[in-house]
Amino acid sequence: MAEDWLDCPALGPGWKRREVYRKSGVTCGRSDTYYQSPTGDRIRSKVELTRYLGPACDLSLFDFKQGILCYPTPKVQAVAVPSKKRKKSSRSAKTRKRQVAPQRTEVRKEDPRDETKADTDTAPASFPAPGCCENCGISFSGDGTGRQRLKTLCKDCRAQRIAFNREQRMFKRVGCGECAACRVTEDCGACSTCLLQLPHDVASGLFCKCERRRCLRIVQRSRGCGVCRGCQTQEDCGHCRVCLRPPRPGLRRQWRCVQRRCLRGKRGRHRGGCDSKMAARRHSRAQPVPILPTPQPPEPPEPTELQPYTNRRQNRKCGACAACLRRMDCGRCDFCCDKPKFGGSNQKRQKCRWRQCLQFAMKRLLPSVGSGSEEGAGSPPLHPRRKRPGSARRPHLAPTLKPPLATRTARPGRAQPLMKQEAGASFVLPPPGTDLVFLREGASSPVQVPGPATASTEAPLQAVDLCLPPVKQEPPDPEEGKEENKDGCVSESAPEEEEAGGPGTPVITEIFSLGGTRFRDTAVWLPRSKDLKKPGARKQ
DNA sequence: GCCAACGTTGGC
DNA sequence: GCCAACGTTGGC
Repeated sequence: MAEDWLDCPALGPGWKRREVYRKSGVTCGRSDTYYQSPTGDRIRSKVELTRYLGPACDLSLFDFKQGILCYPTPKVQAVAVPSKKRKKSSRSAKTRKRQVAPQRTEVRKEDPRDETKADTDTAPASFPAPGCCENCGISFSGDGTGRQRLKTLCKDCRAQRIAFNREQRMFKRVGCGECAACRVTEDCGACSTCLLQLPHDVASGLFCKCERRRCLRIVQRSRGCGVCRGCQTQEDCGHCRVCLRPPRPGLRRQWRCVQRRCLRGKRGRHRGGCDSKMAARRHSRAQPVPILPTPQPPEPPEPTELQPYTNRRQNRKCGACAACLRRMDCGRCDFCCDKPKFGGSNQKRQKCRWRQCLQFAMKRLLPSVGSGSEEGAGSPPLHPRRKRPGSARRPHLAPTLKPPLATRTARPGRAQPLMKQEAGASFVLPPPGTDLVFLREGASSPVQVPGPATASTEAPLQAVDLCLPPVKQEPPDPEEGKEENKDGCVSESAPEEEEAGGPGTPVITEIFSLGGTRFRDTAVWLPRSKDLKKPGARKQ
C-alpha cells in the first residue's frame, strides 16, 4: 500500500498522492485520487484539500486529479507549500485546520509542543520517541502508512506483527493442523459449544469449534508473549498516559503501563481457547457439565438477505422501518459528529445511528428473524438507493451476519424468542420528530416497533419516546464488569476507551448499529427503561 | 469478540 | 467531483 504513494511536490514536501483504480463494481476502472498530508491525513477530494489547507490557500490552479499545478505560479507555491512546511513548526496551520474540523482529535506527532510538554491528554503517549519503533526501538522514518497503531512500529516489526496476527486468525479459523487439538477429528459432545449446538462455521472464520478441537497455537491475550519488549519491561515507565493518569474515584480498573503492554499477543493460552470469554466458559465448565434439558435446537440459519447492491456491497436498508424512512441525519450521534458536514474528521464513515436500518440490525442480531415475511427482508427495498440488477449474493456472509451472533449475544430464552415472534410485521412509523422504541414488559431487550395491530392489541407494549436529542443518560461504564471484573486482570485497554460511545449516542441505535453486537448493553439500560414506567425506581 | 480506522465503491 | 457509507482489517 505504501508503495502506491508517490510524492506530490506540487503541494510541498511530505505530501503524497495516490491514484487508485476501482477493481470491481459498476464503476470498475474509474480512478480515485487520494492525497496524504505530511502529517498523515488523508484527503479524498479537492473540497477536503481546500478545507484542510484552509481558506488562505488558493487551489484554483491545482489539478487535483493530476496532482499538478496548471500554472506553477509562485502564488500557490507561496501559499500551499510553505504553509504545509510550516505546519510542523507553526501553530497557525494547525489552528486553521482545527477551525475546519473542530472535532478532529487526532494529534500529530510533529507538533513541537509535543516535545516540550508532556501532553499526555492528547498525545498518544504509547508512542516512543518520535521516529523510534515501539518494539525494537530503532529509529525509522515513517513510510506513509495510515494506520495509527502501526505507525509506532518500524517496517520490520510491523510486518512481523501483521504476519503474527494473520497467523493467529488462521489458527482460529482452521487451526494449525499439527497440534493435538487440530488432530482431533470428532467433537467432544460435552463442551459448551457442542451442547449449545453452535454452528461449526469454520469456513467463515467463526470460532465455534468444539472446545477440545481449538488449535493450541492460538495465543491468549491476557498473558502476553513474554518475549517482546513490552513483556520484558518490569517497571512502569512513570510518564505514559496511564502512569500519569490520576486515579479516579470509583474506577476499579487498573491499566497496564503503556510501555509494558505486550507487543505481540499473548502467550500461554489456556487449553482450547483464544479469548477471555471462552476461558470463562471453560472455567465454568470445570465442574461436570450438567445435561441440559434438551436445548432448543437453534433454528437452521435461514439466508439472511436484504437486497444486495453488488457482489461486494449489501443493501443495508429495508426501506420500510422508521430508521430507513428517516431522511435527515440527527447531527448529534457519534457517526454524525464524525461526518465532515458536521465538522467531523470522517474517520468512522458510518451512517447516522438513527438512520441505520432496524430490520437489518435485527437480521444481524437474529438472523432467523422475520426472514421472508417482512418486506425488506426478502423483498426488494422500497427505496433502493443502490440497486444492482442481477447482482449476486456474496460468496459468504459478512462476519456480522453470521448465525452464531444470535446465539452468542441474545439472552437465551428471552429476547430471542420474543424478537423472533414479533419481527415480521411492518413497523409503525413514529410521529414526526420522534423516534419510538417499543418495549415489551419483561423483555430483556428493546423490541422493534411491530405492526400496528400488534402494537395496539398486544398489550402490554410500552412506548418510550426518545425524542431527539436522544442522549444516552449517563451510561454505566460498559468497560466495567466487561473486562476488569471478569478475572481481575489488569486490562491493557487504553483509558480513553472508557469514554467510547460517549454521550449523545442514541440508545437504541447504539445497540443495533455497527455490527449490532452490543446486546450486552441492553442489560445495562433495560432496567432504566423499566425505571421509566416506575418513577422513583432506583436507577441502576 | 468487539471496535476503530480506513480502503473502497455506489450514486448523486 | 464529491459525498455517503459499506466492508475489511488491525488492535485491544
